[in-house]
Amino acid sequence: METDLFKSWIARGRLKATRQREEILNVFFNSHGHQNLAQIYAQVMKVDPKIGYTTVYRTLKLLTRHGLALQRKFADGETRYEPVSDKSHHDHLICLGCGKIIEFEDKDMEALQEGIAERHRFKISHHRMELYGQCADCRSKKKNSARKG
Amino acid sequence: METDLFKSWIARGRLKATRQREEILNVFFNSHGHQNLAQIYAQVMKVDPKIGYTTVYRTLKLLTRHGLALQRKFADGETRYEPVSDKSHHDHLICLGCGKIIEFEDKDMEALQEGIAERHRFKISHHRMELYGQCADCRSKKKNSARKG
DNA sequence: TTTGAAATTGAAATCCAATTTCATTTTAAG
DNA sequence: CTTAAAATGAAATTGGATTTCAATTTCAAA
Ligand SMILES: [Mn+2]
Ligand SMILES: [Mn+2]
Ligand SMILES: [Zn+2]
Ligand SMILES: [Zn+2]
Repeated sequence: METDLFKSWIARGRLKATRQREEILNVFFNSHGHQNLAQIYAQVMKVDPKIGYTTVYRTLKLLTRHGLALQRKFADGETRYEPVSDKSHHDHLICLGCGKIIEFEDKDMEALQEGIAERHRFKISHHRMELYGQCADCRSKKKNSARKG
Repeated sequence: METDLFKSWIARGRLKATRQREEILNVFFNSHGHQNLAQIYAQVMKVDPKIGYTTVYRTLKLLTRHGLALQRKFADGETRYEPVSDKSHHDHLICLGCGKIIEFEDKDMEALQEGIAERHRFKISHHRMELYGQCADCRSKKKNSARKG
């Protein structure tokens, strides 16, 4: 369990320690990430069916405000959350075939972005970068069905 | 007026030529771009107050389907539309201070994206790339107020 | 330990942009 | 012209996000 994380979050946020918050945090930090609220809520329900959707909603919002969660909105329009761990910033490859989300980081990319911004005398605070297409699995599946068909 | 564009759109889409569609298209292609539906509707109203919001909505959706408009969703969550002209693909710098949207294109960036995708055996169909921060104007304003305060 | 103000919870209500419905009007093919 | 299909627009609906509010819980102070 993420006991330390929970305690430090509660302390730093001057929040009250509740069973609900601890359970939601545990579920969230043990999930795969990139889940929407309904999915997180469903997982929370398994642990404790009495916790309300509203509380999950508010807790994720709090976690986001305090930097422990990131809200992501990819092109499908769904609002997803991912836990923020010690691993650094990353961007995403998103498969339009199977929905798989692959994370990557690329220093050259970030440097290039800074260069572009400078040319426009623009100071970047953050960015969004997503690559949409077909993953390796979906590409080979498509190739096979084309061969058969 | 974009008479030719209108005619070819109607023809290619096997649509019916209506006053509403022509007026909406004209307003849209003479706008600055990156406008939401309410803003486009407001402009259409000035030309012809009888046109319904629903028709503007449906027309923009049609234009999007036919490749004459692009729907953009930046981080503020608003749905915006921009006319697709002959100019090629571009990405955006978005000022968090004043909302200004600057367009840019960068061949190196696109090449780098291809490289990243290849490394993951991923085939890109399109991407989204937005840089958020402060534009030149907002930066100098901030500097001035800091000097005074 | 008891107390009580403030914070939290959760069901229900509200919000609001996106989308659909449907009666009426318009288009364009024949 | 005639007429079926398409388009329009006001109104209704949808669905996720957010707020409300009465009841419950936390926790610091007594
Ligand atoms: Mn991620
Ligand atoms: Mn643009
Ligand atoms: Zn895939
Ligand atoms: Zn600015």
